[in-house]
Amino acid sequence: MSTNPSPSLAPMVRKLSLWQDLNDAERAAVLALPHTPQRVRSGTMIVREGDRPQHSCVLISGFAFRQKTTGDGMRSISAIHFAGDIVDLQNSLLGLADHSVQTMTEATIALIPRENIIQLTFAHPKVGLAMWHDTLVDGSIFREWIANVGRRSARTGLAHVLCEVGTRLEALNLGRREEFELPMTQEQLADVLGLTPVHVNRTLKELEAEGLFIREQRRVRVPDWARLEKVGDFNDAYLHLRHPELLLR
Amino acid sequence: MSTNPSPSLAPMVRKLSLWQDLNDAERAAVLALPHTPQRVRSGTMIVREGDRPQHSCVLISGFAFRQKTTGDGMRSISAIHFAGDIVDLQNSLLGLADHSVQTMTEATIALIPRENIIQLTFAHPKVGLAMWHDTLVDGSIFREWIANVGRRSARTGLAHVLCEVGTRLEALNLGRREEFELPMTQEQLADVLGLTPVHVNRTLKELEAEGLFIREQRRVRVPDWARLEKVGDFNDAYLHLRHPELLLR
DNA sequence: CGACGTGTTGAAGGAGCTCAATCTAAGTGG
DNA sequence: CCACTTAGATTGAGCTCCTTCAACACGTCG
Repeated sequence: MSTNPSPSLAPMVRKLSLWQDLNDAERAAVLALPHTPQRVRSGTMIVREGDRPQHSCVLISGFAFRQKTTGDGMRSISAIHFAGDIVDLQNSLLGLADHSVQTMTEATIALIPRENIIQLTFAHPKVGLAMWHDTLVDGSIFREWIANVGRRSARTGLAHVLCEVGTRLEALNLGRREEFELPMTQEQLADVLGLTPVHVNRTLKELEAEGLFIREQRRVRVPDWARLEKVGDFNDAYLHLRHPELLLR
Repeated sequence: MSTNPSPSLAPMVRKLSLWQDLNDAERAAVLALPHTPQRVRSGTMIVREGDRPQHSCVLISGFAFRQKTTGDGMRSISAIHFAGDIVDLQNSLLGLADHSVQTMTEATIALIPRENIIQLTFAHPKVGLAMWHDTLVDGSIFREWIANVGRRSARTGLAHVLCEVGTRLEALNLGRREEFELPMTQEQLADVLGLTPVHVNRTLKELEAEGLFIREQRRVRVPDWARLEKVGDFNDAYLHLRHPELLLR
């Protein structure tokens, strides 16, 4: 119970440590969670709306997103996830998946039986608190997105999404906000913002023409972060990355 | 520690019991939380974006909502809450309020020091799990709202909100979905849906003209629930009110 | 009574949509 | 190595929800 042969859950420990200081025993307990790592191709549905998932899923590498489908077949993307993110704690704990999770690149995922997650929260309440905190931050991002979709123009909304992705990737050590990977199609971006791909395309070009960001394949460069932040009405407080006071200790 | 003189937190117990079967000790522990009940008038800001709240807030009676303000002064409402709802577990646990909470009627609230909430999760992990579950359901509703705002027409979105409010009020025993109280102004509804009050007004009248619902003061009557559900593209699964398998036991 | 918050209505304008075509890059099979 | 395919990006033209602006109506409350 002290060491673990496969360190694949290390990204999960890293993510949880953002929210709580974990001691050795707690870290070991997370690493000791039974899990089956798996390589999946781009576009794989990890969980489907309506499923009763018995596992939670940690994204070890790659990109994924959560989506819902409306009655008339439109898609809404409600979250974007990066390596280290604990996707789908929500679906597995709630019992019934109210949304799907899909990879948008080749990815490595680890499935953890939900029973073990629940047991872990009893054995190590502080780990439970960290996971709770993680889902609370997810919730905060959802609220920001409601405002982004409902109350911002296409131009501001797009700039905002770029800012959020850059900031979150930097926080996870997966890039710098001035230059990061963003392997999303314009259609996916449209489903994040509640727009059409056509309008996303035009708006993106407009932002690019103004020098607010530069596209290079599937990478984004931001020459003047402060300016993009301003155009995107972006304030990173809702990401809760700075926590002057941890919940405990 | 066994009984509590003021049973004001009973609504909180009722709400948590939706998510987990609590035993006597656990119920007692919730009721024993130190709290200061308070009567507040309509429009009171319980928490303000940017605050560092030291308390969580349980809504004992009345209606409230959560809101964010964008850079150019527009408002986005991200949640509506009823008697029994535990509002603001999010802000107090995250440390920094990323949104405001405001009453929309006269209301009774109970403030609970966040220290005691955290201690409770250590003393009674199952209560912690129930609170976690509660915030996860909040998150599920946020996701649905992202879809509602981003991918549904004004007409469908409004009908959807009416369905959600009716269903949740009935689940909390605060009315029947065929007839319930909804003390929201059209301006507030507009901020829920990312629309203008003017357009909400026109759309509401359209729905009413089609007999999809009837307004009586601040009450709503739904003559044909199935029809409203259909127009609103409403499926209550995301509210997670039926839980065939509880997390434990 | 006057003031204010809320609801209602009309007319004109615009942000973003629809439809439809074309272009580009990255496979894929032969 | 090239023809063929396909997913995604790009562009144009016309249209439509929804917005903006501006009145006006109604009820409540000091």
